[in-house]
Amino acid sequence: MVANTVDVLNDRCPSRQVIALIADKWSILVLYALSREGTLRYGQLQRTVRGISQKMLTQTLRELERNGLVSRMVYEVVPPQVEYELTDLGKSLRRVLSELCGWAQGNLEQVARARELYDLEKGNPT
Amino acid sequence: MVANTVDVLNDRCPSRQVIALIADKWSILVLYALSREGTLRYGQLQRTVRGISQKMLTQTLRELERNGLVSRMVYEVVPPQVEYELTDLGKSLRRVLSELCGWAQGNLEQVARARELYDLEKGNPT
DNA sequence: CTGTATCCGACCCGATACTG
DNA sequence: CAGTATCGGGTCGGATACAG
Repeated sequence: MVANTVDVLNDRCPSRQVIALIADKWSILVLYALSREGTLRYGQLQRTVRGISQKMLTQTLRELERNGLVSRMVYEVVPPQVEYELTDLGKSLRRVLSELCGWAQGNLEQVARARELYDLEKGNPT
Repeated sequence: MVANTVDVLNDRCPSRQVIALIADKWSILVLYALSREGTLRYGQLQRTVRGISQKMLTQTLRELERNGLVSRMVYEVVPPQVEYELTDLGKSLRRVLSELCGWAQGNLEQVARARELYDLEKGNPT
């Protein structure tokens, strides 16, 4: 059989779209927040993911919901209440998420030092 | 002691910059390619990461080099030869990289199905 | 409270042409 | 071969105003 190889390095492979979905700053932070905190309301999410604008939060949540990573539950009350949480599919990403964010937190100093060194050498050498 | 908490969800934490560096489609694919293939020349990289433009490849490599994830070795020959590979810091990302890309490859169908369903329900319901 | 709609500047990114 | 320089359309993303 002619197995059409699944590979993110192949630009015709659908997995590329999945990478594009996850390989996004706001997506990762929103997923990570839901991964850590469990169920969160819209306002809680905005306060948890510091610095995200209303527009980007809504846009990111819609895209994650559309791709099956996040579920959205609307409670018909007043004032409106909407809860977001990871779907089972989204939960299967937890491991990756915590490792990725953990790496970022654990290596921020190494990265900062490398950047300073690079900028010092290649920056304007007056 | 007043430990200034390291947290990617805090927009004032430097780890945010690290997330922004990695949480990028091309960065992840270039890092993954180097992670899988080891040392690669510029042209090899461009053929490996299918669909990346010259501009984005160069730009991505510079940024990764600047932040200490990738090393660049120039051989003074003609025609020019430049080799890229992961630094030790970059290699410590391999685990995350392979898990992330593996997830994308392993769940592309689930994601595709979720998206089709969503678009069917919320799309234009003629 | 949880959104949607619009404006608009900034930046991304591919295409193309050119260089050592 | 391995880039750099430039152009220009497209998209991102914040700010603001408004709605159910």
